[in-house]
Amino acid sequence: MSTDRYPFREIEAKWQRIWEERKQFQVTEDRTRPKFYCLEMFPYPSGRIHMGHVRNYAIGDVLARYKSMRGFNVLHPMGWDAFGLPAENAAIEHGVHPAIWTAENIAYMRAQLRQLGISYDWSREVNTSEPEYYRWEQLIFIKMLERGLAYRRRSTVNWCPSCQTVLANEQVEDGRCWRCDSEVVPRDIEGWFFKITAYAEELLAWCDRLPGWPERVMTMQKNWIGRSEGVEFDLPVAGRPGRRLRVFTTRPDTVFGMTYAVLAPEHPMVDELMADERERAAVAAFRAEVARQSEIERTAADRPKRGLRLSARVINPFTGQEIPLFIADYVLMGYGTGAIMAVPGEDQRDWDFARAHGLPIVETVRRPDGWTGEAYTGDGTKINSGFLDGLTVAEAKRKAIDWLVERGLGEPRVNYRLRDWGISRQRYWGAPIPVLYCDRCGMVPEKEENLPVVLPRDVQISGKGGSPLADVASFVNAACPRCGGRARRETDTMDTFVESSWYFLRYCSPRYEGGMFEPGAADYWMPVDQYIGGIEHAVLHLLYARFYTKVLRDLGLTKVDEPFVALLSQGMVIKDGAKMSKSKGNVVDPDDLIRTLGADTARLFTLFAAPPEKDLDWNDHGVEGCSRFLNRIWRFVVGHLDEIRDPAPPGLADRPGRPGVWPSTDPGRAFRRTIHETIVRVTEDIERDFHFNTAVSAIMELVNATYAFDQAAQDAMPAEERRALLREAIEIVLLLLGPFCPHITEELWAQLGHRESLFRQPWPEPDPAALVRSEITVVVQVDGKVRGRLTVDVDAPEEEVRRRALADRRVQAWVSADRVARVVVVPNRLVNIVTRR
RNA sequence: GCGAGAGUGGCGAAACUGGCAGACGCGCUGGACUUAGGAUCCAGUGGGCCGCAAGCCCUUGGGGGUUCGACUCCCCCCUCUCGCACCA
Repeated sequence: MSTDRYPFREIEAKWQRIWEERKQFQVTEDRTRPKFYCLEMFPYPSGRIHMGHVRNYAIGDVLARYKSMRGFNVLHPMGWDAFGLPAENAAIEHGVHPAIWTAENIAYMRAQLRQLGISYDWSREVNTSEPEYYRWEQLIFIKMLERGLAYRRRSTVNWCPSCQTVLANEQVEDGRCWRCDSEVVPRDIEGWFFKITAYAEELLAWCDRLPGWPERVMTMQKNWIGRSEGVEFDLPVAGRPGRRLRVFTTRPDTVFGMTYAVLAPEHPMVDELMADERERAAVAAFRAEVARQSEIERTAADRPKRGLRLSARVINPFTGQEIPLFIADYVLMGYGTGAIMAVPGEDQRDWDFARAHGLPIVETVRRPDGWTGEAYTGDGTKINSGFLDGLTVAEAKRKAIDWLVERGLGEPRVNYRLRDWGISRQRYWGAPIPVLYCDRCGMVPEKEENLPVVLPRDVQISGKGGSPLADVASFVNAACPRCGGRARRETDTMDTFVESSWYFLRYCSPRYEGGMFEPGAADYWMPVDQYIGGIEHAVLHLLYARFYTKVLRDLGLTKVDEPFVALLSQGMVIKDGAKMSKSKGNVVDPDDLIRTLGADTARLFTLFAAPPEKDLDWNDHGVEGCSRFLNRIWRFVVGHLDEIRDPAPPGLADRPGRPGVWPSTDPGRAFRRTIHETIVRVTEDIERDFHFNTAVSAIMELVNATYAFDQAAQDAMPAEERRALLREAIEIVLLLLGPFCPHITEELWAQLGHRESLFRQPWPEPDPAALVRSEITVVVQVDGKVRGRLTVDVDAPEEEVRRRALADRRVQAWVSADRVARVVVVPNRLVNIVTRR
């Protein structure tokens, strides 16, 4: 460990205090300035922040401070996604109430974020577990209920035995719980759903209208929504007039290849088709066998497809032929109609099943490469397909659909993979669902004037089965809002993803009591201009927030169609090749880092080591290097204060970046060009791709150049010129580095004699005069290999550059005049002499 | 299997629309200042031939191609990461 560090501890504490006293980052709607809403995903108050948070918030803070210096009115809020399971688990393990545990964690983490010096408007802090917050989502729930966007039904859900609660499809990863990694089991249960499927089409359509989102995330969302276009039609059951089996297919062109049909084992029609008790028993056994498989076994890669042939047969309406009917585990009740026509020739799953059960395979698309050992799913000419023969796949699809529609046998249909969002959780620490069940009236929503339905404080949390709220008599027993009779409150709480689906709107007017948010404030600030967070929310949170925003729009509450204009998906922080985790023992604690090297160093490293969207490889030596760099700036400025402190040397302009002294010497002009080129580079790096790593390296280069200039300039120019340029260089370094390392730069800015905060300064503009070059180095290649360099006037005539290149001594060693085939001149860049070989 | 992204020194990484590959930082080597240096400053640092230097050759996962010129564009292959995973 090095000694001799700049006093980061004092200056970081000092400026955090001053910024807070000045309320420097508090903002209000100001219609005279363009707004910029910069948002990082708010954290769950788990206890302490980790390096991923540091990175996330450092990235956001660079942008917020930069945009502010650029003249934007920047909203940069922070809050807490405070409901959730860990609080309840802490209650079970340590007997501490979730509310207390959460409040303590928030207090600690808030202090940590303050120590990082992030420019939040803390006056807008939001805590989703407070009734003032969740009451509005209860109100919206009731409005969604009125519109059929919230509904209750019994269904087979994903049940996490460890969390003792239901999970949405989006919360199941690889058959396991997204939070605790336990294996998820199916369970039949009554619960509340949000009708996200009603917005499937719009959510999908907007995926192509959000250019500020990463392609990757949009692809994941599109796949998740999973639109597929096809046709639904009936297969008559043989020998049972009037009985029909409805199937869905995206390949109506292949109907002539249908050699059997399959029902999902749970399909309700199966029971009606039983011939006798023997078959009934066989079906029951098959169903039991399927049910015994876990989700994981069921989705394993090359699992054989199992099925049972039924005695009933169905008729292919196109051919009039009877074909066998099966139940099989590879057909899912939850998609389409839960029944399919099987076309083994053009579908690999059907192919596998047909092979295993000795069923015929018909080729209905001519295969370009002949009969391979698998299904063919490509395009081609229809064969063996009656009136479709000779058509392309697309033409045949259309014609087959027309044929079905004309006869009233089926109709076109779009299906989505997306399912409605199950929001009921059998947990305590969440927002109560504001409905009651009355003995007389049935399900009744709570009256709006009775909101919020406050989560009771006095609850026994055992972690054993069912909703803890069910045991709280004072909560459960209530009067029916409609008839005043005896009623029981809903004891499930809402999925915590509901709270995070609108918190960005609440930030616009966090203390507003007249509604979810104040319309004027939301109209001013929304949408979020830049959202920043981890890729793990690519589908979950980001899809829910998009959906919820559209619901609020349709309720007339907001005007925006989409909540987030642009999204930056930041990479993970890894160390020794693995994600930081306690179990791997590779965790770097932000507290330790802040204590030993300071917040500015911690921030700088997370910004410098990799571009934001890539994973960041933690390296203790690299952190040291960042600390060294800041020390280097500190030493230089403090060491030169006598020369460059205010009052400014005569002739120096007040505004940084404005020419004060015109350098009279070549080294002076060259250095000034370096200064202003750095402004250009840093600005472009921030604007273009948030490539903060290269922005930082450009600033490092300027600091290195300043050190070199300081030495070289001792005797090379008038002292005034040297001092003026040093002052200009340092001011530019501080201004450019400010958003990255706000404390040290603010302190040195003040030490230079400035009264006003660095973060009230405009972002420096490059001086065009300083950027002018008279000469430029041009590379000379022979046959594409660099053989020399030439210093020429900028925009020198091509002919002259060509002549001088050919005349170059080194070049001549490689080429004689008679062998030159061609000379390529790229102005101000290079000359390539191509020889006859 | 399908979809998306990536492969560059000892390491993290640069290289905008094809135009000096390896900026910046780490690490390493040498020097200066020092009682000392794990502080600081200065210099060097892709590999090879070579005592040094000049100079030359090679080098962006592999193989082909387009081009005066390819990390960048096209085709084939390999490896890795992430997402989806029987969605009909």
